[in-house]
Formats: sequence, C-alpha cells, structure tokens
Amino acid sequence: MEGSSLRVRKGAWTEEEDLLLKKCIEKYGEGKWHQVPARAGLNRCRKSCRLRWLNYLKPNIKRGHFAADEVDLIIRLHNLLGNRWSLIAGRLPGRTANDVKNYWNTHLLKKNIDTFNKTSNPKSHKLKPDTKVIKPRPQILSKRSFLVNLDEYNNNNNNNNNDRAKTSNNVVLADCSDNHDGYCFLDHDEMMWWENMMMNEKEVDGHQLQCSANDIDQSVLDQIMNEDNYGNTMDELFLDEELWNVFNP
DNA sequence: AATCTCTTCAACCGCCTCCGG
DNA sequence: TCCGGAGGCGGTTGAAGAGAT
Repeated sequence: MEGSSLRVRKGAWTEEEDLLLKKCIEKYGEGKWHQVPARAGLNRCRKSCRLRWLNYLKPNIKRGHFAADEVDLIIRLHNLLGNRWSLIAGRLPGRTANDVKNYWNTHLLKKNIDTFNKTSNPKSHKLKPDTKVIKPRPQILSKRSFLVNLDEYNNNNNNNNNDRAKTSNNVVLADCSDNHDGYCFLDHDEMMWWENMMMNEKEVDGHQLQCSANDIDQSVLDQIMNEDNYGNTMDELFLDEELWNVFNP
C-alpha cells in the first residue's frame, strides 16, 4: 500500500515542507512524482506531494469564493458530466478538482437536497439527490465538431451573416481568419444536444447543418484544437478532445 | 466562559487506467 | 499477453474553526 513506510509523514503540510516541494518542482518540473520526495528531501509519499502541489502550491490557483458564473457552470457541467470533478475543474481556470468537489459537497449538494425537498420542478437544472447522470448520444458526436460561442452562432443564423460559408454538404463555418472568439462548425444534432444540455432546454430552430470533418480546412481545425484558453462562461464552452473522450471511450 | 454542534476543506485511501518491460 | 509501477481520480475522513446554546 502507498505510504506504508513508518517514516512517511502524514497530515497537514508545514511551511517548510511547502517550500521544499516548491523548490523541487521549480527545479525539476512537474511529473515523475515518485522521484519528488527524494529530490525534495521530504518524508512524504509521491501522492501526497502531487496532491499538495496540484491543490495548493501550483501557481495561478484561484482561492476564495466562487463567482456566480462559476457556480452556474459547475451546476450545468455536473448535470452533464456527473461527478467528473477533474473535467469540471478543467473548465474553471484556477480551480482544482478538489475545490470543485468540496464546493459541490458543502454548498450545492445541500442546496440540491433542499430544493428537491421543497419542489420537484422538472425544469430545474438542479439534480435531485439520487439522479443518475445519463451519458448522452455518444456515438453521434463527431470528433471534429466544436461548440464555440453559441451567441455568435445564433446571431449568424438569424442575420444570414456573410462571415459564414456554406459548403455543398451544408456545413456552416464561421470565418475565423480575423479573431479567435467565435467560429464553429456544428452539426445540427450536436448543436441541439449541447444547447439543450447547457442552456436549460432552450429551443433550437430547425437549421439543418450537417458537418463533415472532410469539409473543414485542416488549418482551421489545428487552430481550434490548439486553443487552450477555455472560456469560463457558458457561451464559450469548448467541446474539446478531453470531453470527446468522455463520451467516446 | 464553557461546551456542544455544525461547517469547511485539506489530505488520505483505495481503485482504475495506462504504459513499459 | 501478463505484470508491476506510476499517475490520476473520486469518495471519504477528520482536524480546525465558527456559531449556537
């Protein structure tokens, strides 16, 4: 078992230990956690070191209260993904899986139970306590489809905007040559599915947008695939490879 | 002021997956 | 193909602090 050695220290980390770990990571970089205790001179197991770094010491970790949009995103993503805390945290810059899990368990789970006890409103996006999360239509989702900036998508559809180009296969692709903020190619089913999941049963109009990866310029795909600035609002949610793998194991 | 209860969250545990030999 | 080690994840625990009595 991990940490079975009598010498391995457990419990709260001291400032001195934090400093040693920090220096070690700065010197050798993240990873190879089995080497970290020896390199850092710590009587801690590799997992403890990893956890301490990822949940507390790593730079850019956001501490303090969750903003309203963060909470909203957590609720919706939890509705969508269930207890996949690392995935949910991945959409919340600066938040760790542990933070999200703790927040859910202390604030939102209790709220859900209360809400469910008071009302069984089916429109509520809050889950009742024993809700089983269904992994939806995984076979249909195409890997090379991305949901980016729903507002822009909707505006484009409403305005017949010239920024869009239609291909012979009814692909709708926003022009992404000028900026990085909103360009999508979505098939209609995916659009319906994601939008319903993420936008609380919002109705989607009946545009038939069939998307084939073959229709998309590879450079455009690469550009989007390399984008790592995940938005933290609903309209900027990216369906990336990580999420693809969740639904298509 | 003392004691009890509740809440929060850092840390641990055990399991699973991946990968290299 | 199998096996063992490492990384990663979600569930759970328990110490510490806050609030109530």
